[in-house]
Amino acid sequence: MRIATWNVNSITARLPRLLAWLADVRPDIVCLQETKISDDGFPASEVESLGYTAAAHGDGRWNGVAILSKVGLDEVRAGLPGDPGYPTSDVVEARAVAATCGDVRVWSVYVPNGREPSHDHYGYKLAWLEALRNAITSDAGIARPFAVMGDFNVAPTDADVWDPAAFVGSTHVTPPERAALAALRDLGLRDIVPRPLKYDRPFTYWDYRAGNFHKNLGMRIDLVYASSAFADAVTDAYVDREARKGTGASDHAPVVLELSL
DNA sequence: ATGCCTTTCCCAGAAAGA
Repeated sequence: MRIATWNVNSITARLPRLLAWLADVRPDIVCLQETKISDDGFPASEVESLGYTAAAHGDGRWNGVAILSKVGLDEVRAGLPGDPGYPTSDVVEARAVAATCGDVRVWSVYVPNGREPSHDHYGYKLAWLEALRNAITSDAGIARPFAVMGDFNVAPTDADVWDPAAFVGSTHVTPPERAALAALRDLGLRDIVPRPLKYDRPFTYWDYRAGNFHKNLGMRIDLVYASSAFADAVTDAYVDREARKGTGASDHAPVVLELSL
């Protein structure tokens, strides 16, 4: 079983590359983030031509998540119970979708950015992560190996950013954000750290600007948080940096997992 | 990156991203 997660930064802009990547890598399950498309605009027939069924949960212009599966797509849940919403509780964004795909259950999540620690988006980010933790607890009744994966917008440690000094005063590295990840691990979830295909650290995101990808000035913010049964089945995990190369790439690279269940 | 790209809205430039 091959499972991947990828922030595509617009499924419309990325569709040619996404389809070529799916045909090449042939994952059984793919969690997508930042699809940036409404559900009725989702390219379901295009992914179906490669053998995938899709569970899409989108807003339109911003956010948007999806799960593609070749091995079944059941018990789909879109959103989080108790989602805090932004900027007010009645404006709930499309940032989470879960589905049972054959022998596993997966969540595709796009955690709010936070913008700046002083911004109210930062409080929203922490509240959203708390809602995610509660949702995982209530969803664990669907008794299968499971993993929550996607763009967490948090670098778990200082080693997960190219230069900690460059992030002083920024989001993605603050103790409360890292504590929110620790609270997920306290549920028994394990951070599946992939191997890099080049250089020494498994970065998954590089800013488009200033040649950051070329210089490997990246961050590891696309994460896989797996239950013990899921984590025990993982035989390999890597960051597919090839997908970040060239023109027309997302600013995130996919994380690909191999499982033996 | 105090925005050195990219994407969306839709045709001009603002908003958002991390």
